[in-house]
Amino acid sequence: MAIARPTHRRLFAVFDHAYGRLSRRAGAVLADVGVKPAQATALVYLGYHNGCQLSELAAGVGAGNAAVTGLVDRMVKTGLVERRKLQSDGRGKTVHLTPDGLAKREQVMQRLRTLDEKLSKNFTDAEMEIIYKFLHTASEMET
Amino acid sequence: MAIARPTHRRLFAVFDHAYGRLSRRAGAVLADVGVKPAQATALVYLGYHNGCQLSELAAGVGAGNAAVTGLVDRMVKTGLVERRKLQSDGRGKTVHLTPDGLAKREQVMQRLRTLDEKLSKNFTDAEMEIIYKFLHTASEMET
DNA sequence: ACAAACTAATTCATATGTGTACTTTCTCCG
DNA sequence: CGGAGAAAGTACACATATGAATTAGTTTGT
Repeated sequence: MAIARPTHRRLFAVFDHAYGRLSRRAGAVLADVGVKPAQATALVYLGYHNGCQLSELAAGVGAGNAAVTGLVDRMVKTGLVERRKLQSDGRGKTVHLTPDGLAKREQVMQRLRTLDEKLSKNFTDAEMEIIYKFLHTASEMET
Repeated sequence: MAIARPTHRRLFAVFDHAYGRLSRRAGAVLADVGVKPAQATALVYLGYHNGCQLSELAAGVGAGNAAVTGLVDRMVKTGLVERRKLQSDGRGKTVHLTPDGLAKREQVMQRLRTLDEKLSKNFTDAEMEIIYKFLHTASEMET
C-alpha cells in the first residue's frame, strides 16, 4: 500500500478549477479579437494543418466530431473558414482558413503568446518539462 | 531578452487540449454514476461546504453565478440538492445536499480518487508540488 | 459483385459555459 | 430618513460540449 499523499487527493478537482479560471481569462483576453475560445483554438490548429478534415480538426482540438461540426458551422458563418468536399473520399470535408481567418489567427497568436509567457514565467525550464509531461499524461491517459 | 523557449510556446494550447481530453475521460468514468461532470464537481464541493450560498458555490467550482443557477436547477430537479432561503439576507439562497446527493457524492469521490491516482502515479512528490504550483498559478493569474 | 462492417459528417436532445440586463434586497453615506 | 449603489439570483441569447441516431460513402470477405 502506498503512503497517503494528501496533497494529491484532489488533483482532478484542482485541474478542473484551474482550467475553468484559465479559460475565462483566455476568453477575456480574446474578447477584443472578436473570436470565441474554441474558435481561437481551431484557428491556431488550422494554421498548422490548413485543409485538414473535420475529424482531424476534432482530434486536434480535443473534441468530438459533433462539437466540431457546429464549431465549423459558426466559423463559416462569420467567414473565418470554408468547407470543401474531399474528392478522394465522398464522405469527407476539409476545412480551410480564409484570408480573414488567417488575419484573426495572427491576433489570436499574439494574445496566446502573452498568456503563455505569464503562465510560465515563474517556472524554470526543468519545471516546465515536468508540467508538460504532466499535461501530456493527462491527455493520453487511458481508462 | 530571454532565450527562446520553444517547448513553452504553446502552453495554453497544450493545457486546453489536455483538459479537454481529461474531462472527457472524467465524464466517461462518471457515466455509470449517472451524474454529469459539472454536477459531480458541485457535489464534491458541497460535501465540504454544505449549505453554502449560490455565489460561494459558483466561486468554488470556478464558474459564474448564471451557470450555477442552471446547474442547481437541474440538480434540484433530479433530487440531488435543495435550495433554501437565507433568513439573514433576503437576497441569498443556500444549497444543501439531500441524502440522495450525499450518496452520489460518495460514488463520485471513489471514481475521482481512482482518476487522481492514475494521473499522479508516475510523478514523485516533488514533481507533484511543481504541478500543483503551476495549477495554482493558472487559477490565480490576473489579466 | 454484394452484403456486412466501417468511417465521416451531421442532426437532435441535453448539459454547461459566458455576458448582459433586470429584480429584489441590503448597506451606507449625507 | 432616503436615495445611490453594491450584491445575490435569475432570465435570456448564444457558444460549446457530449452521446445517440442517421445518412452517405468506402472497404472487405467470400
